[in-house]
Amino acid sequence: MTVFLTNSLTGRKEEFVPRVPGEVRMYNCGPTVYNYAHVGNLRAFLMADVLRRLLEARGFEVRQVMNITDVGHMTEDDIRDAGEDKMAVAAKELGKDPYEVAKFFTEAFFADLKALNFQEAEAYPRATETIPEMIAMVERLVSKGNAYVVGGNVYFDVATFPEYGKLSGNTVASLKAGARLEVNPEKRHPADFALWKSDPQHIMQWDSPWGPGFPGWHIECSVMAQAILGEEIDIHTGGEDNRFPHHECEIAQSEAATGKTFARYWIHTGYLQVGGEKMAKSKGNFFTLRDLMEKGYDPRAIRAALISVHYRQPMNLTLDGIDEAAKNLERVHELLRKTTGTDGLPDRPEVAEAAARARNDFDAAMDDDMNVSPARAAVLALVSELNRAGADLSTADANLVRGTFAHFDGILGTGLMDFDDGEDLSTEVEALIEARNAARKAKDFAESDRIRDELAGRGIILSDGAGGTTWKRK
RNA sequence: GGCGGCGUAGCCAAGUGGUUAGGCGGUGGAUUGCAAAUCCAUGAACCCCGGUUCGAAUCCGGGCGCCGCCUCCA
Repeated sequence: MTVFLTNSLTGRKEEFVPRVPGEVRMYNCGPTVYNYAHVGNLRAFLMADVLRRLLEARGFEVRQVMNITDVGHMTEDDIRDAGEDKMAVAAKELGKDPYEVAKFFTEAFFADLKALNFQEAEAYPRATETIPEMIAMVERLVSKGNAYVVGGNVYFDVATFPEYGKLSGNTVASLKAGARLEVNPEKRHPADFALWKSDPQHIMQWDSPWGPGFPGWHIECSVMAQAILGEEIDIHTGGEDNRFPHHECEIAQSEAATGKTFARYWIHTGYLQVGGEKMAKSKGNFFTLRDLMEKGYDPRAIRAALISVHYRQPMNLTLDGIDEAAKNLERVHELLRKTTGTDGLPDRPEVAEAAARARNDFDAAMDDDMNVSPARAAVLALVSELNRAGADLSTADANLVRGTFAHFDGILGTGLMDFDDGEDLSTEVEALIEARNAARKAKDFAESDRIRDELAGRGIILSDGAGGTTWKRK
């Protein structure tokens, strides 16, 4: 099976072939930890998680690295205004130093990853722990003539890298035509970008050959990726807003420094809107994972909703969308609860056929640039077919069915197998169910409904089926 | 102004030249003490205008609308 991915570098869907056979080196542009990650951030990270799961399911060994940006960044505007960056603002608001702020939000981020059932990456490098390597790379660029020093600042000279623009289409010429770049008299060209900056007002400072300062905002990713994965990586991911200038600049500085192709596949996730609008705190549609969980949404459903739209498409997340995902998840759980299998029943060829067909359809869709929509349709088609087939499956067929859903879940990670099979019912609840069934037999429906409501209040949902009363936790 | 993306039924969302994907919701039915779950049935569609074609949601041209990036941002 071959995985095809849409490569932003070429704009085409391409067969994925890692440089080293069987081994994938993947770098994900991670969060800036001056605040909680919001659902838009998480969508992009989820794309990377699904990709990693897919590649592993296809037999690749995946070396995944996600950076943690714990250096606040300063823009040129900030320099003019007051020289204050977001990390500094957050630090001031919380009355803490920036390292404590970063630590706090890094931990919150890891909690989010856990709640959303992320696979753990090989490494989560911190920008603040990679400063010497960054300085070394800047020195290398200066000595090769790709960067120049002005005062305490170092800039990358885009004129020395003719391929600038190959990722975003923003070539030096088209940027000039656009004529919206600010003119900084220190720079030789407006598109030149900072590799190292000095600013006495910046809270985080390190010594360097050019005096005290801090790294430019593109250099971190190049350095952290190369420090762990080497100079040539296979896949680099991020949100589409990172495509330019961030990733364009990463390519320029990395390839100018090494003379090698930095990353061969660039994968970008589309922008997430909420309720049809850009997320903004002022609009009240700015959601973090914990906001949604506090509203009672199941993180598995949130994950399912966030990956339900093709990753390259813009996506509009709605609360209805999460409800829909929750409902579909529940359909799978409902089916699997009754798919227990009975010894002695004959195997049914149509069950094996349905499972095989669903698996093929699912895999084909996911291999096609992670096309989740048909993949999800394959999952739900299998649910429908099995519901139609009835519950009297042989033990072997039941195991086959469960194995098929486990395969889906291994790639989607939405908790398909994470259902309550009703084994640990307390004797008290059991007694109430018995009492209710007695009342039903006596046609005392007022009493039976009272008991059902009482259990519902404790989060236990009863269902009366042909084979007796079953229950599940809400 | 430059670079890029999107417009499919009440909602979400595949498809991308000819055979009504799928889901959520709605409606009718089966089942049920009533529900739930499940099954069966069912309506509704391709932003607009031209063009190519036997045939276009799908290709081409022109509009309109929405969104992202060009300042940190997934």
